[in-house]
Parts: sequence; structure tokens; C-alpha cells
Amino acid sequence: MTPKFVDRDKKREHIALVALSHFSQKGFAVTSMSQVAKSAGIGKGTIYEYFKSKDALIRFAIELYIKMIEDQVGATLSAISNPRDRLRHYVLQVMDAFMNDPHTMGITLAIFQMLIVDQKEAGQTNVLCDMFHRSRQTIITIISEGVSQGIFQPTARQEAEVIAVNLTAYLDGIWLHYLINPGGIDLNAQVHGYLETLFHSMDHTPL
Amino acid sequence: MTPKFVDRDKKREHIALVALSHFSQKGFAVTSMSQVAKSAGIGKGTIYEYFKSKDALIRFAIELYIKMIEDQVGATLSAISNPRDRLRHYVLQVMDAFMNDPHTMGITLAIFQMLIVDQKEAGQTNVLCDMFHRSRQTIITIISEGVSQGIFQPTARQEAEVIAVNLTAYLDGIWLHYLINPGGIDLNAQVHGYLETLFHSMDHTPL
DNA sequence: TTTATGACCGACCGGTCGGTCGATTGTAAA
DNA sequence: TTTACAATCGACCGACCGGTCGGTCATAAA
Repeated sequence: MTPKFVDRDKKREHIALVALSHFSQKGFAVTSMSQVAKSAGIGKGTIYEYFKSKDALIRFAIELYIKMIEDQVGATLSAISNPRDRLRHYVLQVMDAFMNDPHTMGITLAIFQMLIVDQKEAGQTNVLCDMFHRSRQTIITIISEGVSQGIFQPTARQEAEVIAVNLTAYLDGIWLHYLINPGGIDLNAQVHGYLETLFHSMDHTPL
Repeated sequence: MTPKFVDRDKKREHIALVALSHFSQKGFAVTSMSQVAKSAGIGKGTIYEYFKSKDALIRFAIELYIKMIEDQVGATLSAISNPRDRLRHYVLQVMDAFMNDPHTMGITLAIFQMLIVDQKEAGQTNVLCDMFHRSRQTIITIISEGVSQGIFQPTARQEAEVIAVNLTAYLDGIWLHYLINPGGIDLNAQVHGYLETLFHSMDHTPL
């Protein structure tokens, strides 16, 4: 009564990962289930044994993607105590996460477009918005600690939210611009310049 | 020998404008030629009298869109002499251009995705990259004048390019974040905060 | 070995796509 | 009025889509 079994969770994840690589390169709408099946080395019908629809596959893949990104970015963050270094390290970790997998930003972009197109779920819980929210909270916490330790100006605390929103938005923006023109933008120099300007406005006046 | 005539250039533009509104709401791939034709009040076959393919329509529509944006943003820029005000005005003009037509950012996003997907034309001339380049040049020029007039620090001149790249990237980023979460972001406050930080790092130390 | 069943597949379905093309219309020269 | 032709259209085509389903295979209990 216990025939052949496979690790269904693992296979589900495998299909989602294969789908992600397609989504990142072509977007959700253009990627066909047949292509995903072929790349995953399975039949198209098999996908529907693991996901009830293409939409379900997309949702699962997005959640998996966000989980992977956050795990990667948050892995080494707590090791650094100095708030300024921690903020810089956080930003560089985000950059690394994007740099390690060039497809990453393509997926983010596809999600952005899906959210704008399918405005139906604008009011509903939105995994990407949630991710940004957590990202901002991380930044706000770091700034707050920096103020408490006297490293940042006291005024930085009340501006922390604006700073956090701008920083997360900037990171997406600079990556977008980098992706469409990789040769024309020195990513490290740009991010470094942004952080310099930011720290310059938050640091206690050195003289 | 001179039968019925229509203003072909005008009709071409009309079709492209109708197509743009569809592209912005659904992306290029998902928009069908039938839908564009129906919205434009013409038959599908007629579109192919004015554009040899869907791709040609997309290209023309993108170029038209960029031309419109640049005309709108650049219209009132030269009227302002003070570099700091001019830079602020430029940024607000970009914001207005996006705010006046909510579809605008959708089109930009669709273009971004198309450029990332179709990496074939990465090396070729790219209208969006060209637009960003002109945008950066405008910013660099303003900063340079500000330095010459003693309003900005001399160091701002050599950092002008980094600043310009970051500013244009930030504007796209904050718009993207605003679009997916309009209720959660105060666009004016965010942009104001960014400019404050930027000017703080560029201005001659006031005391 | 027989058999029950989870796993798997690809032919197939209704529908939509980009693009074509022969037929039709409306106008202005003849 | 006749005629030549720019302009227009929508039925049609092949290709492909998301999704279904009947049948096959592999395994392990019986």
C-alpha cells in the first residue's frame, strides 16, 4: 500500500527554481509551462501534479525567491556591531545578492510589473511590499542604534523612515540602471557615493 | 490619380498613442494587436498598413513616449537661473511628468523589462539609455554651473557624474516603490528628503 | 506473481496570438 | 459616369498557450 514515493516538497521547489530562471529572463506572462517542464526535465502534466495552475507556480516561486534573498542578505548582518559599518555591510550584501545571480533583478522587475499590471491585489497582502517593509525596518533599527550610540546625529532618528525608504528605492533604481547599461555604470562607485552622501548628512559633524 | 488620402503620419502617431496606453497597463507582450486596433477604432489589418510588425509598433511607441516625456520635462527648465533651484525644479518636473500620467511609469517599467529580456540589443543604440544619458548630462551641467557660481562645493564638480547617475536611478526607484505601494509612501516627502541630503553634501558649508 | 497506487506523461482541447490577404469602400481625376 | 487606386477591414491561417485526462510505469504490499 506504499508505492513509489518522491520528496514532493523538494520536487516542488525544484520546479519553482527552474521556473524562476525562466521568469527572470522573460517575465511571467511570456514563460510557458511547456518550457518550464522541458527545462525541469519533466512532462508538462507533471507540473500540474505539483501546482494547480500557472498562477500558483508564480506565487510559490516569488515567495521562494524572496525567502532566498532575505536569507542571503541577513546571514552575516548581526556579526557587525558598529551601526555605520552595519548599514554599509547591509547595502553591500544586497548588492552581492543581486550580483551573484544576475537573474535576480529580472525577477524583481517581473514582480514589479505584475504588481502594477494586476492592481487587483494592490490592497491585499503583498509579499514584495512586505519584504521592502522588513528591509526598511532593518535600516531604521540600525540608524536608531547609531543615534543611541552617538554615531549619528539625533535628527537622523526622526528622518530614519524617509532615509530607509529612499535607500531601498535607490538600491532597486541603481540596479535597474546598471542592468540596462552594465558597461556604463560603476556599481561600486555609485553605491559608495550614495553612502558617502548619506553618512555625511547623518554623521555627527566631525569638526 | 490622387484618390482618397489621409494624414499617414498623424494616424501612425494616433495608433502609437493608443498602443502606449495599453502597453503601460499590461506590458508589451500581453497587449494584443486586436486590442490596440479596437481601442483605436480601426481594423487589425489597418495597423499593419502603418507598422510592419508588432515590434515596429513597440519601437515607434517607445520613441514617441520618450520624446513626449523629454519635451514635458525640459519645457520650463531654462527659465530658472539659480542652479540649486533649477536642479530641484528639474526633479519636480520629472515627478510631475510621472504624476500627470500614471501610465508613464508602467511604460518605463515595460521598457526596462524588454531591455533586460532582449539582451540582443544591449550593445546597440538604446533609446532609453540615451534618454538617461541626456538626463544625466542636464544634471551635470546644472551642478557644474552651481560650482562655478560658488553655490556648490568645488568637489561637487568631480562628483557630478556619480551624483547624476544616482539621482536618475533614485527617481526611477522611488517611483517604482511608490507605484506598488501608493498609500505607504509620501512621494513629495521622500524626494524632498533626498534633495535635502544631496544639497547638504554639495552646498558650501553655511557656517 | 499479482495487484494497488503514487508518479508521470504527452496527445489533445478550446482559445488567443501575430500576421496575411482578397474583397470592399470612398474619392478625385478623367 | 467611369475608372484607378489609396485606404480599410475582418475572416482566416498556423503556431502556441494553459490546462485536462486517459493511459503507462515503477514499486512494494499482499
